[in-house]
Amino acid sequence: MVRVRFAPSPTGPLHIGGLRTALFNYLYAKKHQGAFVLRVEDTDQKRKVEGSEEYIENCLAWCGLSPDESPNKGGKYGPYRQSERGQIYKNFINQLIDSDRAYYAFDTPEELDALRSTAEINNDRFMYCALNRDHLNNSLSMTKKDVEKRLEEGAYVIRLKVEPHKEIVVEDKIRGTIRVNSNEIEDKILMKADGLPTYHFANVVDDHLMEITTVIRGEEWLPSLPLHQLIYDAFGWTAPEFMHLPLILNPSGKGKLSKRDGDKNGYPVFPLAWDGKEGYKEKGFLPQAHLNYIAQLGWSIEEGKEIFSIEELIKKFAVGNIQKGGARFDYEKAKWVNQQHLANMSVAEIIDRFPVHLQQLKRVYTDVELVLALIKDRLVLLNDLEKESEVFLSYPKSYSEKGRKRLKKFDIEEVAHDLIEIVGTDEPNNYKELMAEKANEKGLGMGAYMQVLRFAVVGDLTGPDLIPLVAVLGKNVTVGRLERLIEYIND
RNA sequence: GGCCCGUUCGUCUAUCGGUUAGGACGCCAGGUUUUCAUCCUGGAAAGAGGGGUUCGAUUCCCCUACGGGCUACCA
Repeated sequence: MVRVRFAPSPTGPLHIGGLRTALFNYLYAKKHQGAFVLRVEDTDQKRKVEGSEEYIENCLAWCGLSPDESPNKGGKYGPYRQSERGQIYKNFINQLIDSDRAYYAFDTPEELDALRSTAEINNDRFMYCALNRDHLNNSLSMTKKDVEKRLEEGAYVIRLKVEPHKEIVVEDKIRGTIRVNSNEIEDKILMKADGLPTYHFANVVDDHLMEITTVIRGEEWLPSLPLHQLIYDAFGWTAPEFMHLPLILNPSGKGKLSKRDGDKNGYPVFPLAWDGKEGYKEKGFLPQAHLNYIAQLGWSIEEGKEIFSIEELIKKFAVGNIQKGGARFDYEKAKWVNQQHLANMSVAEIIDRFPVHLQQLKRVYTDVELVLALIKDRLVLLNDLEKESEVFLSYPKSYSEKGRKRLKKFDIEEVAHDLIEIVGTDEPNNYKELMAEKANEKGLGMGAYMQVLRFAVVGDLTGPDLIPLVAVLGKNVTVGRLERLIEYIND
C-alpha cells in the first residue's frame, strides 16, 4: 500500500511551496488509494513558532487536504510529532553506535566554527569526515577511558561514520539517477547535544517506521538524499522512492518564494491570514481554484486544459509530467484560474456556499438569484461579491473623474431629465426604444443616454448590464439616482 | 569556493530526431453587445551560447554561460 507523508516543521506559516508539496502528496496518495500522513517535524525547539502547527492543519483543512493520520487524528504509526518520539530515536541511534556506523563527538560548536573560519580564510572548506576525524575530539580518536569520561560529562553529539571513496547511487523519480562520491559527504550530526535528533536522522527513522513508500518533498532536499541513503544503508533498511519537486520561485527578483515576497509584490504567499496579513482565503480565492493553480506550477496536467477539479487532479496525477525546473508564481494567472472556477459555478451554488458574502444583499432583496445573475460574470475573486453588490444597495458614494470627463460632451442635465421621464413613466422593456427616440430627436447618440444613465446609477462607466440592473433597482431608486446626479452636476 | 539540480515566448507550459515550435495568463488591435462585463477573431512574443552524433537537432552527448538549491548541534 502506498503511504506518503507531508512533514512540515512548525517554524512559521505554511506557504505556497509547502502547500503544493502537501497537495502533490495528497494527490499521489489518493490516486493510489494510499494513506496521506501529516508528521510534524519539531525537533528544533528553538525555531518553533507558536501557533504554526495549528495554522498548518487549518490550511490543509481549508483546502480539503485532510490527512489520514496526523498528530490530531492519531493513527497506528504515532506519535506524529517528532518531539514526542525522543525515546524511539535514542533506541535507534544506539543500534548505529553498536554496529560502529556512528560515533560520539565532543567538539564544541565554537571549535567547529573556528575550524570553518580558518578553512574559509585559506579558501577551503572544513568538513568533518574520514580525512580528519582522527584529529578531532571523538570516540574514534580518543582512548576508551577518555570517551567514557566525556560521555559522563554529557555535551556530546553523535555523528554518522561515512566510509570514504564510495560511490553512492540514488534514484529520484523525477530526475533519474544521481551519483555522488561519499568523500563529498560530511559525518553529519545525527543526534544533537540536547538529545534530539537532527532532521536527517529523524526523517529516515520515521519514514521507515511509518512505512512511507514514497517521499515527495521539495528540491531543497535533493543534496541530502545521498546522506539519507547512507543512513538507510547503515540500518540495513530499504529506502523508499523519492520525488523531489521543483521549487516555486519568486516572480520578481531572485530565489525561491519567501515570506517577504508577499509584502513586496502585493499579494499573499500564505493560504490563510497570518500575523495580520491576508491569505488567499481572505483575498477571496476558492480553495479548489487555488490548488488548481498551484498544481500547474511545475506540472503539465493535460494539454490544452487548465481548469480542473480536485477529482480530476487525482485522476491525472503522473510523475512523468512533473517539470524539473523551478516555476515562478504568477498572481494574475492565479486570479484568472479563480475566475474560471467561479464562472463554472451556478448562481444557486454560489448563493448556497458563500452566504457571508451575500448578507447585505439578502437583507434588501428577496430574489438574490436575480442580482447574482447580473454580476456573476464580473467576479474574479469571491470578495468581488461585496464590491459588485454595492450598486444594488446604495446610491453612488462618488462619481468617477473619468466618467465626468467622458460625459462632458453631453448636456448631462438635459439627458438626465429625459431619462427621468422615461424611467418614471414606462417599463424597462421599452427603455432602449424610448432612449433611441429621444437620442434621435436631440441629435445625440444612444450612447449618451446609456452612459448618463449608467453614470447616475453606478457613479462610474462600468458595471452590470444596465437595463436589467435598472429593472432590479426599480423606478424610484433609479429616478432618485438620476436626480442625485443632477444635483451633483449643479453643485 | 565546493557539490547537486536545472535552462522553450515576460510568465506557466506542449514537443518524447523531421512541426509554419502549439496552448494558456498578461499585453496590443479588431468584432459582438446601440451600455458594462463576458465572449469571439487576430497580433507581437521563445528553443542561453559553442562544439559534436546524425541525412536531419529544441529534442541525444560534451563544454561554457546563466539560474537555483545545499554546504549549521535549522528544517
